Amino acid sequence: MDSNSSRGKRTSLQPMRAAGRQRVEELLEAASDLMAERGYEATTMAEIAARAGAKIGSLYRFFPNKEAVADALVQRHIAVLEDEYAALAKRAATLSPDALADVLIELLVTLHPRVKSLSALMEARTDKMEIRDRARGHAIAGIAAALRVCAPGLDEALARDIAAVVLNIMKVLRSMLAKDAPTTSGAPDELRQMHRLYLTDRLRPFRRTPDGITDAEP
Amino acid sequence: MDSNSSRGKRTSLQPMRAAGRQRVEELLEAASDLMAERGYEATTMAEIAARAGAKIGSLYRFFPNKEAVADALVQRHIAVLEDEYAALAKRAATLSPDALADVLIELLVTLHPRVKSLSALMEARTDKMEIRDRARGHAIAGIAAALRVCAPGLDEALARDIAAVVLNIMKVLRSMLAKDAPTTSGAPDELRQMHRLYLTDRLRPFRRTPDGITDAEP
DNA sequence: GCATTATTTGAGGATGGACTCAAATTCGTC
DNA sequence: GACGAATTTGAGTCCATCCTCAAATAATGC
Repeated sequence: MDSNSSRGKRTSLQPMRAAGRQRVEELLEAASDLMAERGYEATTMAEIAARAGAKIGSLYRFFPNKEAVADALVQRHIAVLEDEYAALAKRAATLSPDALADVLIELLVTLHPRVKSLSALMEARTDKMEIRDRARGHAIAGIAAALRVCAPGLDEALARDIAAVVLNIMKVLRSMLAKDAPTTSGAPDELRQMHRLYLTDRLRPFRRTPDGITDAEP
Repeated sequence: MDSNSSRGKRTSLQPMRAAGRQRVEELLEAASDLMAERGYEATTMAEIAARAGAKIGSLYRFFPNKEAVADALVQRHIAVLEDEYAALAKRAATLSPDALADVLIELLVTLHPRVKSLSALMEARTDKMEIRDRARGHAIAGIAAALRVCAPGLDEALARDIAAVVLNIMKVLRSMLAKDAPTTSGAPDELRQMHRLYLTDRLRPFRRTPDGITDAEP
C-alpha cells in the first residue's frame, strides 16, 4: 500500500524503491536546469518530465503539483547552503577581514552549480513564501555568523545588516556572470572591489590584534 | 478611418481623440501598478483593463498584445530616465564625488514612483529583448556620463563598469525598499554606506583641485 | 510462479488567460 | 441633428498548461 507518509496534499508519495529514488533525482535535476534557464513560470511540467526522460505521470506520482517541485528544490538548496556556511564559519576563525571578503564573494561562484536554480526560484511568486523566507534567513544567518567569528564583538544586528548587503552583492555578481550579454566586461571585478572595500571598512574596528584581543572602539 | 500608422502588427491603433489618449494613460498606469505588484507573467490582461476601469476590448484596441503593453511601459521608463540623467549630468559638474554618490543613490528613491514597474519588466522573459537591453544601456550611459562630468579624465570603459555596478546597487536598494518583509531594517543604510565608500574610492584620483585642474595619477 | 506493491504510461479533463470581432455607443463636425 | 469616425463592450474562440486516473508493466518477497 502506498503509505502516504501522513499528511501530504491529495497525492504525494515518497519513492519506495531505488528506481523511484533515482527518478526523483533525475526529475529534480531536470527541473533545476530548466528553471535556471527559463525561470519558474516559463518551465512546464511536461518539459521537466521530458528532460528527465520520464513521462508526465511519473512526475505527478512524486510531486503533487508544480509548487511542490519548486519547494523540494529550495529545500535541497537550503541544505547545501547550511553545509557551506557551517564550513565557512570554521574557516572564518583563521581569516582576516580582507580575506573573508574574498572568500565570501568567491563562495557563491563555487556554489553556483550546486544551487543554480535558486535565484529563479526566489523570484517565483507562489503561495508558500515561507520556504523562500527561510532560505533567505538561513543565508543571512550563515553569513552573519561567519562575520562574527572573524570579527568577534561585532554587534549582532549590525552583522545581520551587513550580511544582507553581502548576500545581495553575491546575487548581483551571480546575475552578472550568468546572463547572456549582461553588463560591461569589467563590472564583475568592480563589484568584487566594492565588496572588499566595504567589508574591510566595516570590520576594521574589530581587527584582531596579535595577542588575540580585539581592539573594538566605543 | 483608423489610419494604422504604417506597419503595426495586425491591429495596433494610436488613440485619435482626447478620450482615447486618456484611456491609454489609465491602462498603462494600471498595468504599471499591477506588474510592479505581481510581476509581468502574473498580471493578466483582464486585470489591467479592470483596474483601469475599462473592458478588455478597449485594452486590445490600443495594444495588440500583452508584450506591447510591456514595451510601451519600458519606452516610457526610458524617457523618464533620459530626462533624469540629463539633469543629473548638469548637476554633476558642481558635485564632489562624495556628493555624487549620495545624489545617485537617492535619485532612484525619488525616481521609484515614476518607474515602478521597471524591475518587474526587466525580469520578464519575452521575445523582444532589445528594448530591455536599450533601457539598460541608457541607464549605464547616463550614469557613466555623470561620473565623467564629475571626474573628468576618468577612463570611458572604467566609467561604464562603475556605472554598471552603481546601477545594480540601485536595483538592490529598490528591492530592499519595495519588498514586503525583505531584509533587516538597517540593510538599506548599509547599502548606502557601501555605495558611498566605493564611489569615493573610485573617484578619488580625479578629485578636482581648487584651480579646476584634475590631479589624476598615472 | 504467484501475490502484492511500486512505478510507468499517456490520453483526456479542467482551467485560465490571451486574443477576436461584430454590434452598440459616443464624439466631433458641419 | 445627421453623418462618419473613434471608442466601447463582452460574449466567445482558441490554446497552452496543469493535473487526473485507470490500466499496463516491473520489481519484490514468499
